[in-house]
Amino acid sequence: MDRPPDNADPAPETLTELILRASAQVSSTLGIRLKPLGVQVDEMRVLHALNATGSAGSGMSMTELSEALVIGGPTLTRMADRLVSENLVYRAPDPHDRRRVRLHLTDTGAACAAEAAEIVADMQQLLTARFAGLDLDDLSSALARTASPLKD
Amino acid sequence: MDRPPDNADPAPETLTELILRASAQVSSTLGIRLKPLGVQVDEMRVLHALNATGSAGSGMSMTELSEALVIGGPTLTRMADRLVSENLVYRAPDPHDRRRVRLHLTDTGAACAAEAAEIVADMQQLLTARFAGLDLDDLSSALARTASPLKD
DNA sequence: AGTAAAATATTAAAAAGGCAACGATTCACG
DNA sequence: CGTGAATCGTTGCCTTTTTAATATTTTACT
Repeated sequence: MDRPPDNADPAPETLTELILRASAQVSSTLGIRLKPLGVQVDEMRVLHALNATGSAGSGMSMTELSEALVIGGPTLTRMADRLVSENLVYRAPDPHDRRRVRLHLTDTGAACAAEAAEIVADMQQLLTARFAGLDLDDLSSALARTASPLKD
Repeated sequence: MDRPPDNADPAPETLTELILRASAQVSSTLGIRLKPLGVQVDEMRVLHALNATGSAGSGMSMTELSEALVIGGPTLTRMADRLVSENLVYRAPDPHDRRRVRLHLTDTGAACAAEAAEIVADMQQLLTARFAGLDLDDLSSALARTASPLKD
């Protein structure tokens, strides 16, 4: 009797809304799982970025981190303050530019990053299941494109 | 001479990182564009959700909004306070459950939602370009799956 | 019916984030 | 060289979010 089917999507959501919603869910779930480690999601992201430069790496400057992770400068400064006070990270002057500060992992920080990586790996499994049917390489590069400045 | 190619991805990023990064970028860009309207991204999401229920709709309860948008309860309460003070939204008691409060759009709020929708539509174009090559329906449903509780 | 448990929304206090402005350094180029 | 503009990181101040606790209403069970 002219009743629309139960599973009709009333209004197909925009990609914007879907991305924001999915991200909030990922962040929330991840936050809960990282809690025992004593780090929050964005802090974990900083540790991961620093870890990715390799143990012999020369760290990353604040601006590099800010752009790579899409986190505001002042926010990053305060986050670095926290991580330093927890001895997960230390600041070192850039030898080539005295304006710059480079962030490095401490051994404790590297250990923490490793533990966090396991939790992220679990999440990866969970996510790949949700994205079953899509080409993960295509998806990844599309997300990476979306992560670069969209316009102003 | 055994030098890796210049464009080799040093460490393939996790989906977690890619989603968080893409979302931050979307949120940042959208925030700038919504600024002239005087609403922030999550506020716009609330207006959009309320608008989607239709002008004859009975609004949405705080819990419904909280779950649908993946926004914390207290955060939503304060956000509603702001939106009420800006006359974009009003609170009404749920006729069937006196614990519940239902949020409704005012006419001003509906107008604001409509303006915001145009900005989101622009973003949609921008995003679909980035996701060229992927099946948008598949992508959308995968993101929607990711947006529902992941575990715990 | 009566009572313990769960659900709903809010509040207060603490933590985190964002904007504007600042000091320091480097760059561009006349 | 020297000077103005741009870059880099930080800080102060205010807004927003989060966490824990609370009051109220409903549900479930005996």
